[in-house]
Amino acid sequence: MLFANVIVDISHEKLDKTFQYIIPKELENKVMAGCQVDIPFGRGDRQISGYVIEIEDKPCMDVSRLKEIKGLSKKSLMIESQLIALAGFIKERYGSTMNKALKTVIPIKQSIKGKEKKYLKLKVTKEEAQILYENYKKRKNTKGRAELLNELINTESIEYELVIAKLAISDQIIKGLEKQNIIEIDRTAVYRNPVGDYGTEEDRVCLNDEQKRVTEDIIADIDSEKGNTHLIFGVTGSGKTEVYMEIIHHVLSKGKEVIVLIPEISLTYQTIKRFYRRFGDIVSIINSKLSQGEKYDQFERAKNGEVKIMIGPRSALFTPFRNLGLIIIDEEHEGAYKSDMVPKYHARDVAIERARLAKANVILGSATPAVATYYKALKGEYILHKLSKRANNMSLPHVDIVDMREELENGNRDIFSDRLKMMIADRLSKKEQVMLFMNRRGYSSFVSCRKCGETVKCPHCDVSLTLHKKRAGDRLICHYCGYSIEMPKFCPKCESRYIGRFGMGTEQIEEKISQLFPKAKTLRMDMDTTRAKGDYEKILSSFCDGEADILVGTQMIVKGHDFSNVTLVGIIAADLSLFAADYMAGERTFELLTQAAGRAGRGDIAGSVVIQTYNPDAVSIRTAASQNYEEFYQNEIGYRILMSYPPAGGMMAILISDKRKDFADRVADDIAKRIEKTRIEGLVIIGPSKAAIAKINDIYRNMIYLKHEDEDILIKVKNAILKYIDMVQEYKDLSIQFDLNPM
DNA sequence: AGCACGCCGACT
DNA sequence: GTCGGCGTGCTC
Repeated sequence: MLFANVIVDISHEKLDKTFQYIIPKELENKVMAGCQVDIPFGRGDRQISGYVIEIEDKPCMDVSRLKEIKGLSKKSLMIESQLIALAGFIKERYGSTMNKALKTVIPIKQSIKGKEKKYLKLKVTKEEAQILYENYKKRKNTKGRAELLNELINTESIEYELVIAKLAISDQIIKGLEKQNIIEIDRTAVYRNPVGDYGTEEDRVCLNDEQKRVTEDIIADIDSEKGNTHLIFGVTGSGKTEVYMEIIHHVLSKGKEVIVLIPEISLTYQTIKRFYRRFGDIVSIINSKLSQGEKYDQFERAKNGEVKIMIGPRSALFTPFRNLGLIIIDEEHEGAYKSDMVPKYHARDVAIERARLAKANVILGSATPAVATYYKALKGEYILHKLSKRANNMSLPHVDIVDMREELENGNRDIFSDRLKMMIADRLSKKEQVMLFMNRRGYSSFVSCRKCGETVKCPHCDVSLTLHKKRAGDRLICHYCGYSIEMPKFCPKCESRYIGRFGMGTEQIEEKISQLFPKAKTLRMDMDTTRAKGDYEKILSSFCDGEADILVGTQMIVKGHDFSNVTLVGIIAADLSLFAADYMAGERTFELLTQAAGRAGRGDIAGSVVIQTYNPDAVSIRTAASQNYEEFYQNEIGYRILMSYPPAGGMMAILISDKRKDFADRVADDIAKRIEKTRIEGLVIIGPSKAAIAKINDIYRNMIYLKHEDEDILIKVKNAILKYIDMVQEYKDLSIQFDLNPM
C-alpha cells in the first residue's frame, strides 16, 4: 500500500503540515508528487483539494486513522517536483509556512492583490435589521448577533476577516445569521485583461570586442556544466542586453529554456520588442497586469514547450520549464527583487537555488551591483565579468556638485542653485531637454501645521496621512490602511489656519519652474500623475517626442529610459535618502544618483549633471558624482564589515505583532530573552523595540533584529523560536514574521 | 478555514 | 429537561 503526504489547500498556520492519505489501488500509478488531489478533510469529510508533495510506502500512524484520496483534482494541476523543492527552500530560509511558499511557487489561484476577500452584507432591509437588532439586544444570549447587526446597519458591507479579528465575533455567529437568511456572504471576483501582440523581425547586432569576450567566457563556462553564477558588471550603455541575447541564443540551441527577470518598472515596450525581434514567438511575458487566467495560460505554454523564453518580474522565476538552462537577472541590484510579502524571499537567492536544482546557470547584470553581490563576486562565489566601455563610445557626463549650504550663505534660499538655474536656461535656449529628479523615498507629502508643528496622523497606524488632490476636494489618506478624511481647513490641535503641505515635492518644483521659466513646458511624473494604467508610458513617450522641455519626477524617471535629447539632469536634493534609518541608505543613495546621472547625454551631445546637496562630502554622493563604483564599494564594505551588516554577516528581522499592545511587548521581550538564553556565540540581539511604523491598522508591531556571521545559524534560531512558540499555549495565535537580510 | 462537539444560560 | 447560542479543539 502506498501513502501520499499532502499539503491541504487551506491557508492557515494550524494546517501548515503534511497530512497522510492512502492512495487507492486504482490511482496508484496516477498519483505522483506534485499532483493536485481531492481529499476528504475534517470531521464532516468535506471535500477540499491538496498537493501531494511526497509518496511513501509506510504509514506515519495507525492506518485506521488515515483516509483515502478521492481522486485527482479536475484541473489535475501538476507542479514540477523541482518547484516543490524550491518552495521547501523558501519556507526554510525565509520562514514562511509551506502553504504560503507553495502558493508563491504555484502562482495560479492566488490573486494579484493577495487572497480573494469575503464581505458580509445584510439580506434584509435596514428597517427589518433594526427590529431584529432590538430583539437580539433584549434577549440575553445574543450579544454577538446584536453587535454584528448593529455594525452592518451602520456600514453596508464589512470584510469577513475584519469582523472576526476586530469585532471579536466568532464564525458561528455569522453562520447562524446566514442560515436564517438575515445576512449573506459576498465574494469579490477577479478581473481579466489581455496582452497585446508584438511583431517579430530577425535582428542581430554586432558585438564589440569586450562584449564578445564576456559572451564567450560565459558560454564556455555554461558548457562546462559547473552551474556557476556570473555577474556582468557593465556601466550604463555598455550593451548588457546584447550579451544576454547571444548567450540566450546559445542556451536555446542546446534545447534548454531561459528565464529573464526584469524589474517591473523597466518592463517597457522597447525592452520587450528587442526580445521579440530576435527570438519571435517563443518569447512570453508575464507582468502584474496579467490576470490569473492569463498567467496560468502562459505557464501552460511554457510547460508544453511553446514558450522557451519567459520574461517578467520576480514571479517569472517560477515558470514551470522542464529543461531550464539559464536564469538572467537584469538590474540585479533593484529592490523590487525582494518580496515585500510573506514569504519575503529574494529573487537572486531563489534563482540561484532553482538553478542548482535544475543544473542551470544564473547571470546577474548591473551597472551598480548590490554591495552583497559584488562582495560575493570578489570572493569568487560568483564569476565577475566587466564591461567598462560604453558601446557607442560616449564619454561620461560632466558632473557638478553644488553645496547648498554655500547657496544659503550667499543668500539664495531657492530650491534651485544658481548654477542649476543658469544651466536650465542655457539648455532651454538650445532647445535641449532637461530632467529634474527629486528623490522622495522615505519622504511623503504629509500635511503639517506651521504654527504648532502638528502633523496629521492616522488614528489606526503610526504614520502621517498623505495629501491627495481629488476632484471632490482634497483628502488625507493613510497609505497603510486606507483610512481617509477630508483635508482639514484648520489645524486640529491649535486651530490655526496655517496648515498645509510641508516641504517640497515634485509639484513645488514644477511650480517654481513655471515661475522662473514661464515659457518652458514641463511634464511631471510621480505617484499622483501615474495612477491610471498607461499614464506612465504616456508621459515618457510624450517627453521622448519632444512635447515638453523639462521632465520633473521621482525615482521612477531614472530607471532605464533613454532620451537622446536630454543633456542636463538636475538632482534637487541628493541627501533625502541618505539618512534613512537602515544600513542600506548609502547603497540606495549611490544607486539612485548614479542612475539619475546616467540619464544625461545619451545622444551625440555630451551631458551634464548637477547634484544639489547639503552633504557634498558624503561618500555615496561624492562617488556617485565621479561614477566611481569601486571607491563607493570599498568604503561601504568597510562599514558593513565593521558593523557586521550583510553581506559581511547575516541579519534577521523578527516582527511580532498583536492588537494588544501590552501582549505584543511582553511576547517580544519573552522571545528576545529566550534567544539570549541559547548563548550562541557571536549572536547579536538588537531590541526588542518598536518597529519603524509602530502601528498599522491598530495592530502594534515590535521588532527584534539578530545578527550573526553565519546565515545558517540565524535560520536555526528561527526554527528554534518557531518550535518554542508551538509549545506555549498562549502563543497559538501569535503573529510572527521573519525576514532574512531585510532591505 | 470550517466543522462538530459540548458547555451553559434561558425558558418550559 | 430541552433548546439554541457560542467558544473550542481538531483536522491524516
